Amino acid sequence: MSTQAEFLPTVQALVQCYQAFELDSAAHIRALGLTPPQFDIIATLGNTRGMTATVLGEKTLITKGTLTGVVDRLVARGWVERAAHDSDRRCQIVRLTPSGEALFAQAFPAHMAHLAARFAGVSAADHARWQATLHELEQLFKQEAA
Amino acid sequence: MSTQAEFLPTVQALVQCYQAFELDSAAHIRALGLTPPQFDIIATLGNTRGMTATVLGEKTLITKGTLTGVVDRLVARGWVERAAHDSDRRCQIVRLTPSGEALFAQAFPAHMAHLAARFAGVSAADHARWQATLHELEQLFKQEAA
DNA sequence: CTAATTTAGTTCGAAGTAGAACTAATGTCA
DNA sequence: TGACATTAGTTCTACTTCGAACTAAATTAG
Repeated sequence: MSTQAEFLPTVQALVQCYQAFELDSAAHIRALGLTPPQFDIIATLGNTRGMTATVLGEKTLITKGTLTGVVDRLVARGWVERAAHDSDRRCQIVRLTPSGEALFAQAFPAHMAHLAARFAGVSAADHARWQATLHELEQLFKQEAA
Repeated sequence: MSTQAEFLPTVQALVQCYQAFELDSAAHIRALGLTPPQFDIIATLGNTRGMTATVLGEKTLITKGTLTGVVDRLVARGWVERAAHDSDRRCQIVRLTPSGEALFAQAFPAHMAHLAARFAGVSAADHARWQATLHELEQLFKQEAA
């Protein structure tokens, strides 16, 4: 290691940036009556005919143990239902109920509008630069362990 | 709102980047026998003579309700202790015990080395660029609500 | 076709999380 | 001084989280 951890400010900047986003986004989602993972699932299931729990977990980055509980609560609220898979009896299709579709139609645009306000006036070039930077940084953490 | 949410890829890139970091970092911290918030607190208290719970919460971005429980568990393991404040009886000073100091002296450099390996070969210019970008992005989420 | 392996989901335990309500101590100000 | 507001921490509830152990249903191998 060279002098003093010069990577620390970078790590701190990443954590602070993410937490600022999360704080802002989560507060708005809670105001809609949902938790962030619940919104994530509603948003992922919206405009689809449902998907298996495994696929849903991959898309939302929620591990399967956690997913069971989150989906349970969405089912209890009547927004989501579990259906049998045609050919594989291990699988379940998770999908929105009509009530869930209605929630999606209301909450998803509302949250998009909230985020859009944060990005008002940002140029496409800025977006491209930010995305490139973030992908670059992301790769560092996906290296093989020594 | 213009065409189609052009900010979504930016948000996704941020979330994915942070999650990649968190996954990598948390796995290493757990291998040291700590949870991420526990490590955060040990690292924050290291090389200090302790601080009030409020300050500790501000530095670690852990809310006070959560902090009580995390500190409880660190106290139970003998790494941290609560001491009375000199002049304000509402406050408590949270600080490392000798056992906690020993843990800090071992775990903190170990985790720094883990992170340093991820950033091996990164130039100072890259760090500067990343930090600037992240701070720029962070500001977007700290705007006043309309 | 059985035996071993893999895959899908659930269950369990320990922990962290936010937010709200609460207690105790301190500060303000009229 | 006494009412009011603020601040520090704890407690409570509901929820999320991971990882590991577990059950059931495919799939693969021999």
